[in-house]
Amino acid sequence: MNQPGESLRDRKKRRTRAALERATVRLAAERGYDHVTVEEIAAEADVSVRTFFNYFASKDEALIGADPEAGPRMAERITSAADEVPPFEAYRSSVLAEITEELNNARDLWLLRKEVLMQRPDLLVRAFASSAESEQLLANAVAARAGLAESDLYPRLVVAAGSAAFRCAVTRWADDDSLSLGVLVAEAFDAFGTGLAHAPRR
Amino acid sequence: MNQPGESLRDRKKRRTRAALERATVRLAAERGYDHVTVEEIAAEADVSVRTFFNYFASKDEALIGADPEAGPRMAERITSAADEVPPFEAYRSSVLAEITEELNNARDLWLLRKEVLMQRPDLLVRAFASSAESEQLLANAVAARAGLAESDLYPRLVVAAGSAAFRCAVTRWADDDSLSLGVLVAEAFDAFGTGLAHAPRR
DNA sequence: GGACCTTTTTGCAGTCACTGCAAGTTTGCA
DNA sequence: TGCAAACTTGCAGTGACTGCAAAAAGGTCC
Repeated sequence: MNQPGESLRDRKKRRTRAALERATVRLAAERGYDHVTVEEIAAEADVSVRTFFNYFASKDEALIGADPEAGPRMAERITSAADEVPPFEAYRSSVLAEITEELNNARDLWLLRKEVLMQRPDLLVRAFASSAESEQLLANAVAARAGLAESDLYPRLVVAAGSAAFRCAVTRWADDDSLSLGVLVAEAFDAFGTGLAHAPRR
Repeated sequence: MNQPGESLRDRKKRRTRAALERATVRLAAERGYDHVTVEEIAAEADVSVRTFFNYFASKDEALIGADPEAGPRMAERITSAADEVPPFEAYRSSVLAEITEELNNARDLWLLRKEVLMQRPDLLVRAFASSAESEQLLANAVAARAGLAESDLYPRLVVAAGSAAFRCAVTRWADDDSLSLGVLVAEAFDAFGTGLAHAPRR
């Protein structure tokens, strides 16, 4: 008896994951990332500590709430873009799509994360460590589209630029949120696209 | 009675640090990063575990052997470059100088690190987390040179591009070391300089 | 060489993230 | 209802990392 979309089990899992993510972000914003133990987070979300680690490989991961399906989803978008779209543009728009969707669904969480990341910018860098695997996936998709070998430097650079764009946009946004995060990410992407050799004039 | 350069104490410290770094890299290459405990590393270097943590904030840091003075040194090089050098170029050459020097002094260590990083690419990403502080320093130097506010996006992007260039070059080099690491880093920098919008043809 | 101060090393006790394993519980399905 | 697969949980254990206070050097002055 299975709705094509979601079984009871699936719904419960999604809710538990979301609860853990929320609890992590909320508590970390409230009293500082390392004054919160996984034990407290689990209690807040009403599950055991062991269950926390069934959902997230680390406390860091829970703070960022990296969606395990985001990687594959973006890779899919890249490979299925229209033929005439150049590889960088395909990558760029697949990342932007993912991010705007994320921001629409969880803007409140990002506002809290901002508080945490302002205190501990290194956490944002660490967050990307866990996505090293997805990066490989995306790089391969970009390589295929560009007609380059998977070992080529270019696809790696494109993907790394994406991480960097997001990372810089977030830190900039944490400093001063007069511009929306989405806009900042787009701007960062453009800069990587056209090259950093010439500094902008303001 | 102090040679202007180095006292006995200073020499001992440098030697201990180097021994810990070497021990970490050697053992990790030999039997896998997480089959080596800090206890074993400390024993190999003939110091106590507590002393290990007086030198390095984490096992990760010891593996990469991040020089705490590298950040300031590069920042200094950036600000003291000739006036007509554009900011990106100043940054680029200060990073390349640092890297080539490092590679000349410790080529053997990098060959061992390669082994470790091939198994665990995420360690390279994590390594940059600890340098979040230096990044700020460098970004400010670039901002000053570009005549931009410290809050501007551009300097952050330049610095992040540097990390990304290094990171991609290392992973590429680990896959296939027919090109030297120094050359790969330079190539990656160039790509960021001229922009990623157009994929290269090979 | 010895007294005295500063820096470094060390041991120890403690916290906490994270893991494997072996039940126990819940859900999906016939 | 009954069985199998998927989840949750507790438990015991490992190992990274920290603060503290005492021991060991190193540096300096006489």
